[in-house]
Amino acid sequence: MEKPTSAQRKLILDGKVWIELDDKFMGLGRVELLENIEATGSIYKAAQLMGMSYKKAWGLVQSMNEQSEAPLVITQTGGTTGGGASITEEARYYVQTYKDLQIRFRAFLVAEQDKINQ
Amino acid sequence: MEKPTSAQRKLILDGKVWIELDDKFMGLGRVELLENIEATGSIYKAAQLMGMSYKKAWGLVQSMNEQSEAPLVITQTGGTTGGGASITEEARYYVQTYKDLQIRFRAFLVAEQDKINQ
DNA sequence: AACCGCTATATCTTTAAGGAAATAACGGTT
DNA sequence: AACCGTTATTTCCTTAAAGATATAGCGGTT
Repeated sequence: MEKPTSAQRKLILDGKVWIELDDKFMGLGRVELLENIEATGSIYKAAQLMGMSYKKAWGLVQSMNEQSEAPLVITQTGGTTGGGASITEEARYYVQTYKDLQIRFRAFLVAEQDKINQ
Repeated sequence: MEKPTSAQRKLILDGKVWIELDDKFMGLGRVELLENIEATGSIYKAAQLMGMSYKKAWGLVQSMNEQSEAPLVITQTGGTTGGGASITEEARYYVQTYKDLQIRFRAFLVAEQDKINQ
């Protein structure tokens, strides 16, 4: 099929991938939240870092902990620091698995985009 | 990294890809709508076929015609049949391009899923 | 006991999206 | 001119999602 005139503008490909567990999923947003919780030691600080409301971040954590048999985020309230959060080995496994997937997906998109704009 | 116990449940991968034109995009839904308009000769019948409201289908057509320099759908009002719609060569190009992409994307997901659940 | 910072949660408001329904316009046929 | 089926468009209602705000609880430190 011939490429029509106005399709000669460079086409950009984009997309998303996610891991499904039951009917819910883990995508880039949740993975980045997990990484930021790990980096900051707190849901609160991770949310701030991402420009996300604490409520939304907390909701995502609840959702993730519910959908996985083992919790992904361990929280602690009170104490000198006021509390905090850390992520489990299971969470680290998902983060790494997703990041590997994401890298290959990005490569796939670049290759496909080159094909289309050949 | 070792696979945690509860991650031994089979993980399902899924995702979406789309073609971007300016800030908008053409994804699977729009492509299927174009195909159904071509098949039925009408936005109305295509919407019915897809369980989509005519308003939504019409809005998608408007959006697609605006985002592309050349229109993707040609409509005609009145006449014996009451009117109808057809798709342009440009639309056919996008449909085919996207379908090819979609096939390779599905293959990518299957391959990645096998890796994860090795 | 007061303080601190973070987790936990409820409530209210705003915004976005979608569906339903109604109506006009169109142009060929009768 | 009336009829028909489709396109074109508006209005209203419902629902879902997001954001803002407020408040309680926790447990170490002081």
